[in-house]
Amino acid sequence: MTADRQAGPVPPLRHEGIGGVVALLEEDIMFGRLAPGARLTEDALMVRFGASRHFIRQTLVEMERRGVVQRERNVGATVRSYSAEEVRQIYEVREMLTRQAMLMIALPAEPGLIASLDALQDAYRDTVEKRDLRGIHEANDAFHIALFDACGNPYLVRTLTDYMGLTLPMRAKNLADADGLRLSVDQHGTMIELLRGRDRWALAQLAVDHMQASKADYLARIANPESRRAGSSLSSAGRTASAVLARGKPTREPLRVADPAMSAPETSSGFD
Amino acid sequence: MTADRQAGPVPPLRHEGIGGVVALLEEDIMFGRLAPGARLTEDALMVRFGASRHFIRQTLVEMERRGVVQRERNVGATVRSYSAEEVRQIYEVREMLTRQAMLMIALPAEPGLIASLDALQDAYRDTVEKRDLRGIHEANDAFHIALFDACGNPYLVRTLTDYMGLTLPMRAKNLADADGLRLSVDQHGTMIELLRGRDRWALAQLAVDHMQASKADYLARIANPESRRAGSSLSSAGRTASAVLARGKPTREPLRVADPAMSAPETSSGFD
DNA sequence: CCCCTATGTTTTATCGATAATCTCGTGGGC
DNA sequence: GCCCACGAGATTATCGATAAAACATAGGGG
Repeated sequence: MTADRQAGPVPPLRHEGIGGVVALLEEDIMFGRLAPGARLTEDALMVRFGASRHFIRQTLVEMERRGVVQRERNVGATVRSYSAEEVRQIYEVREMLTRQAMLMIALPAEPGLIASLDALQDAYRDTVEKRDLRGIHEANDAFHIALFDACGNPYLVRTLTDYMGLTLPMRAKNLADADGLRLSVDQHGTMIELLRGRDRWALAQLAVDHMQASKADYLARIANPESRRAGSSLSSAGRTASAVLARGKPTREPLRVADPAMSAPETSSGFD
Repeated sequence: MTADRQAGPVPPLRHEGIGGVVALLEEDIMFGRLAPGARLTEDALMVRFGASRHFIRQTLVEMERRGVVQRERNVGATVRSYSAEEVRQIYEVREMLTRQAMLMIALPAEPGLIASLDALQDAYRDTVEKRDLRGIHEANDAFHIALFDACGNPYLVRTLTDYMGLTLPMRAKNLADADGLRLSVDQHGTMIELLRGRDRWALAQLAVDHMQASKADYLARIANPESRRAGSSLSSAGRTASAVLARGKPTREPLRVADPAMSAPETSSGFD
C-alpha cells in the first residue's frame, strides 16, 4: 500500500485504500460514466487504480455487498441494473424505513440537531451553487444521514443508509438538474422548519415525497431507454443504450471509462 | 478447494466452501459453544476446518457483514456481543420490519402459500419432537422466511433475514426450552389460521409478539450475567461469564471450542 | 449449410510465503 | 518502587504466482 499509485484519473484523489476505490467507482456509476451492465474486470481496475488484485477484489466484494455491483462466480463483476419492478420494491422499503425513522424523532427537535442540520444545509447550498457534482451528492447524503440519525436508532440508520446506497444509481442523473436541486434545497429547508414544530406526520410525509422525483425519473428513463444521455460518448463504447440496460449475460468487453472531466448532463427534474 | 478436508469435528459436515464454515460457526455461537467475546483467530480456524487462510478470512468478512462477528484491523475477530440497548434497538427495527411485511400480505392468503407453510410447520414440529437443535433452528427460520416471502417484496425479505441473523445469538438458548418450543409451534399454527382470515393487524401483531420471548430472555440473561450456562465448561476457558460478556478490548486467548456433542442447556422460556 | 466439439484466450479463484502491525513481557533508568 | 522503552512472540495484512473455470473461436463431421 505504500506502493506508488501513479497519477489517478481524478485530480484530487483523496481517500486511500479500499474505501477510496469504492467511492471512486461509485461516483463513476452515479455520474453515468459506468453504465449499468458494464463489466468490471479485475485486471482493468488494477491498472486503473494501480492497486493489487487483492485490493480490487475486496473492493468488488464490498460493492457487491452494497448492491451496486453484481458478481457471478468465475465470470466477474458488472455494474448492476435494476428493473422497474425492483426499483419499486427498493423504494417501497426505503420509503417505509424513512417514514418510520422520521416518525421516531421527538418532535420539537432539540436545538443542537437543528443547528447542525442548518450547517449541513448551508454546505449543501454551497455545493449546489458551485455545481460541484461530487460535493452535491456528499452534502445531500450527509444532510439526510444526520436527519435520520435523530431517530435515535443506529441500526435503523444503517439499514436506511444501505438503501440509500442501493438507490445510488437511480439518483445519478438528478445531480445536475437545476430545478430539481432547487426543489431539493427547499424541501430540506422545510424539513428543518417542521423539526421546530410538532407535526410528525407532515415531516414523515415530506421526507417520503422528497425521494419521489428521482424514483419517477429513473422509472421513466428505463421505460424508454433511448433517453438522451449527455456525456455518453465514451461510456460503454459502441453499445446502444438499450443494450447497456439489457440485463442478459454481459458480453465480454474491455472496461472503458469516460473522460474524467465529464460535461454535466442536463436532464429532467427530480432529486433526493 | 479440492484439497483434503480431514475429518471435521461435526459428523455430517454437509455444506462445503465458505458458506459451510459460516454456518458451522454460527451454530457454535448460537448454541453457546462460542461465547460472546471469544476470539476467532485465523490460524485456529484454519486448523479446525482444514481450510486455507484465504477461506477463513473470507468467512470472517462475511460473518462481520452479518453482524455476528466483530473485526478490528490488525487485531482480529471476536464473537460480537450486544448490550441491552443495542438489543432493544435491533429488535425495534426487526419488529417494525416484521409488522410491515405481515401487513403487506394480501389476506385471504392463497392456498398455495398456506399449503407450503403447513408443510414447513409439519417439518418444524418433527424437528422439535426429535430435539434436533440444528434442525429446529433451520426449520423455524424456513417457516418465517416463507411467511415473510408472501409479502411480495424480496428486498424487504432480505433485510428482514439480515435482522434475523443479527438476532441469532439472542435466540440461542431458546432452542432447547420445551415450553418455549410448544408456544412457538402453537403460534405458527395460529399464524396459518390467521392467513385464512382477513385480520391483517392480528397477524402482524402475532408475528411481533412471537419474538418477544427471546428478546426478553436475552435481556434478562445479560442483566445478570452469572446465569447458569449448561455446557460452559470449555468455552472461553477460565473466564467468568461477566468477563466473557464484557465488551472491552479482548484479551488474547487461544480459540477454544466446546465439545461438539453438547448437552442441551435447559433454560427459561421464550422462543422465536 | 448447420451443429457439435476441440482448443486457445481471457478472467477469476486459490494458495503459500513474506511483510507489517499489534500485544505483552522484560529490563534498565529515575 | 514505578515508569518508560525495547524486544520477542503472535496475528493479521498484503503480495505474486499458479490453478481452475468459463467464454469465444475455429475446425470437422453430419
